[in-house]
Amino acid sequence: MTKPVPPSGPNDEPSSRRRQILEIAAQLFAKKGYRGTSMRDIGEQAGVLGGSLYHHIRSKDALFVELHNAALDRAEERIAAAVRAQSDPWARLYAACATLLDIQLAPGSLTTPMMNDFREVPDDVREQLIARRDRFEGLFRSLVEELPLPAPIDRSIYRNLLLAQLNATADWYRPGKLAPAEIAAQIVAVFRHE
Amino acid sequence: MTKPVPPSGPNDEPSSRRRQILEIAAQLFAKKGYRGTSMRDIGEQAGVLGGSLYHHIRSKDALFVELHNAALDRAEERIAAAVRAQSDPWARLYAACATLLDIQLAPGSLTTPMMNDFREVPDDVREQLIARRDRFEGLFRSLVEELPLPAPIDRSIYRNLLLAQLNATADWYRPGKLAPAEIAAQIVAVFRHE
DNA sequence: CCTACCGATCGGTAGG
DNA sequence: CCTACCGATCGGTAGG
Repeated sequence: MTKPVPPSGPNDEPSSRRRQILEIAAQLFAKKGYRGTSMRDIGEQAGVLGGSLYHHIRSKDALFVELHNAALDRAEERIAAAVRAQSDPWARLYAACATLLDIQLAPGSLTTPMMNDFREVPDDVREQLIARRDRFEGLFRSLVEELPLPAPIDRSIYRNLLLAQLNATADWYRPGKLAPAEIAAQIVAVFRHE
Repeated sequence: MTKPVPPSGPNDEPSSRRRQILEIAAQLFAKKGYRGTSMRDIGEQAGVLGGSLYHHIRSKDALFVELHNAALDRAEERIAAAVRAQSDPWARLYAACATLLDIQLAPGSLTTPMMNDFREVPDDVREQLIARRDRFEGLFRSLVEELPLPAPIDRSIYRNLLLAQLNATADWYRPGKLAPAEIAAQIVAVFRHE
C-alpha cells in the first residue's frame, strides 16, 4: 500500500496508469465482448468510477480500436519472426499457425485479437477493425501461395478456411489437455495436401 | 388493407401472427445479434410497439431460445435425411456439410443457427443453447467415427476442427460467387485423408 | 479522480 | 394492441 511517489509531483512514468487500464480493458473485452463490457466495468476493475477513465482515453470506441490494432501489431511481429526462421513451406505455415494459436489461446492473453464480434461494434469502428485485420491476413496469403497444393484445391478458399479455422479455435479450445502447438500441428496435418 | 376476419370472432389461425413475429425476430437476431436486437426493433418490423410483443412471447430470452432450438431441430432433420441417402462415409460427410452450409448460408435464412454469439447472451440462456447444440453436434460425431482416417489424426480434434469450420463459414462467405455446395466440397476436400 | 448529472435506451408491466 | 410508465443501465460530460 506504499506509494513510492515523491511528494514534489506526480509519478514520473506518466502513462503506466494508462497502460494498466488498457490491460484491464483488453481482458474484459476479450471475456465479455464489446457490448458486454461497460466503461463502469472497466473502472471497477481499475478501482475507479467509469467517468474517471475519460482522463486516459477519448472514448470506448477509440479504446477498443487501439487495443485491437495493438494486438494485431504484436501478433504480426511475432508471426513474421517465427516464419522467417523456417524455409520449408509447410514448416513456415506451421510456425505461423503455432505462433498465432499461442497468442490467441494464452489464458490471460491481453493480446487476444479474438475480437471477432465485429457485429456488436458500431459501424465506423467495424470498418477500422476490418481494414486492420485484412492487412494482418495478408501475411497468410503469401504463406499459402508458397504451398505445393494439388491443383483442384482453390488457394483463395483454402486461405479463408485456414484463417477461419485459426480464428475459431479460441471458441472451442479449453486449456489443460492440449497445448496450442499441438492444435496447430493437427490443423496443419488436416490442411496438408501435396 | 382488407381484413378477412368474420366479425363474430378473431382469426381462426390463432398463431400465424406469432409465427410472423418469430420470423422477424429470427432475421434480426441473425443480422444484429442478441444484444444488438431490441424488443422495440422487433416491434417496429412487425408494425407494433415493443411492449405489445409480450402478448405473444414470454420474454426476450425465451424467444431467443425458442428460435435457436427450432432452427437446430429443422437443421437436424434435413441433415439426417441427406446423410441417410448416402452410404460411402465421405459421401455421407459431404452430404451433411452441404446441407448444413445450405441452411447457414441461405441469404434470408430464418433457420440460421448462427447464433454463435453465446458470449452476448445471459448465463442461463447460454446453458440451454449449449445443451441443444451439443446434441446437434452428436450427429457429426458418428459421421467422423465412420471415416477411414489415418492413424495420426485425432478424431476428437478432427471433429472440433470440422464443426468450427462449418460454423465459421457464415462469417466470411459472401453470396454470389460460390454456391454453398461448392464450399462444402472444398471443405471436404481439405478434410479428406485416408 | 469524484460528485452529480445528461439524454438515450433497455426489458418489461399495468391497465385499458 | 396502445398509453404510459418502471427501474436499470449505458456512454459521456461539467466542474471541481
